[in-house]
Amino acid sequence: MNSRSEGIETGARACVPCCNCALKPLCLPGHLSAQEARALESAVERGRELAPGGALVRAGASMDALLVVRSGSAKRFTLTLEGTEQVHGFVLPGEAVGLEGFATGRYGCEVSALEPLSYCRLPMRKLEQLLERLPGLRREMLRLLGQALDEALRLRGELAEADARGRVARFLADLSARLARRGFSPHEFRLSMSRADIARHLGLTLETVSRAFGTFKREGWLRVRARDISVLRPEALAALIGARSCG
Amino acid sequence: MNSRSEGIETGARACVPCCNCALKPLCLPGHLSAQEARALESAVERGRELAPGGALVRAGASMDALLVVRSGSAKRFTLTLEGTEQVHGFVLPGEAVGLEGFATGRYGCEVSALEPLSYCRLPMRKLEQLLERLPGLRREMLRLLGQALDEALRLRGELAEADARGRVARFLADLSARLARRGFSPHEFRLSMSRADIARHLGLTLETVSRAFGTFKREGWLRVRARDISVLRPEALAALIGARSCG
DNA sequence: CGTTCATTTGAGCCGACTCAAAATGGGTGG
DNA sequence: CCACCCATTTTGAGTCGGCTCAAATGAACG
Repeated sequence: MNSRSEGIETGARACVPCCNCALKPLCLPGHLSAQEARALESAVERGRELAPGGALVRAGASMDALLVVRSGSAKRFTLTLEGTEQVHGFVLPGEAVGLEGFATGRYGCEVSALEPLSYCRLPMRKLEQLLERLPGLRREMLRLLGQALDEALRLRGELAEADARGRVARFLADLSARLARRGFSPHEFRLSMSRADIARHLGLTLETVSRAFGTFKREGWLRVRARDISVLRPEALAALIGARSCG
Repeated sequence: MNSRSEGIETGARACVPCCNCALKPLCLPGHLSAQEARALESAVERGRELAPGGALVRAGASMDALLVVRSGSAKRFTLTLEGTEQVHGFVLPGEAVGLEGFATGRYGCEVSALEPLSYCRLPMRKLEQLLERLPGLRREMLRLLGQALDEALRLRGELAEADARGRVARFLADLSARLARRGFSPHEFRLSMSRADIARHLGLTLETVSRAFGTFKREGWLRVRARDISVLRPEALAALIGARSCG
């Protein structure tokens, strides 16, 4: 698997059906029975594409479908009144997008592609029909939302507790783990987002993020060349994170 | 309505049925048809009580029911490895508890009462049965989770952007608005949580929180006597919040 | 090879933290 | 009712991490 890219090389662009999709265990059909997965599959529009910078969803737009990224990566953010971006996180293949839209029926965040991106689309109307007759999908949707909530809480906790290096370490460790789950190398990867994006995500300035990378490099924990990252000592990063919440 | 207490005086202790409950519009039956609400009501165990400090749910415990606070208030938190509390937020009447448990089937946070508290309980088994036949409840559950997610994202963004006073101002404004929605005065209320709890929630120290209160008092925006708060100039607090995310 | 943008590095400053002590308030028992 | 005790909150002084402003370096693309 290509270690320099992040999600582009999954071969998913070629409209693989859900049952053969490499992301299946990470995606909605992951915990469904074969029969339920088939029903879901027939309702999903696959193989949609987007150029870098393109908007997957726009804040305030009506939530007319559930979207899942298939390859590539994206940035979730909202625009503040000052016009700056508040970066909520980054989306990897197999992850759903815009779930906060269930609150009001309108998306709460912008999501835009950081790389050439492909995604699947499940219209809300069909989702509701499927929920009517697929108990597994009902459970899966609750699980998905619960997971998103759990993750958001965890991130919030991290911001409240960790210092700059701790946040960056956690960001890297988290990304590494998520890439690993998708079959990419957890040790060598290329960041698809800028330092500024990382900074806005972590509540830091881009200079501080850069300095944290510099420290990790100097300590021999990381090799950094622009956006290419090699994790040499994951334990060292993990040790820095500390303050892990239990449960 | 008693302005000195926060949720104690709703009269909800007396096991009011959902259809007459003052919290109905804030609670699960809020958007259901009368028929659906009746079906839900028959599955809900009402009028359970808890003493201050008592645990509503424990992190790691199996999520066997959906709980909604009916009167009183609670604190959501996780314990870090160092033994400190990471405070995720505070629960007011009409708010559900432990939704992040849907992720794994086990609760992710501790929730403990800050005051004498009463709550309602909907066993998971019954919830699943109801979801099978109540489309409105399906939508409502997704809405509930979406809302919790949206709120968590918003809070995370705030931590990343705002300084100490901005965070405290936002905390007060948020609490004030939530109390108002429950029929309490948004201008006069008594905090059920300590400065330390607020601080851990906002990623600050208790001294810094206290100083923020001091500043607001000195500016004439607030009257503060221990935990009794009078909001004299809500606009001033709102102005301090700034950086509001749109959407 | 030059332009442009992203990233790194440096110097100085400010806000929030730490440590420490005083004050306030609530609750208890005499 | 008052005196006392305890926990909580407020206030003060000094330090440090991360921010701001600014310049240099490096990478990507035509």
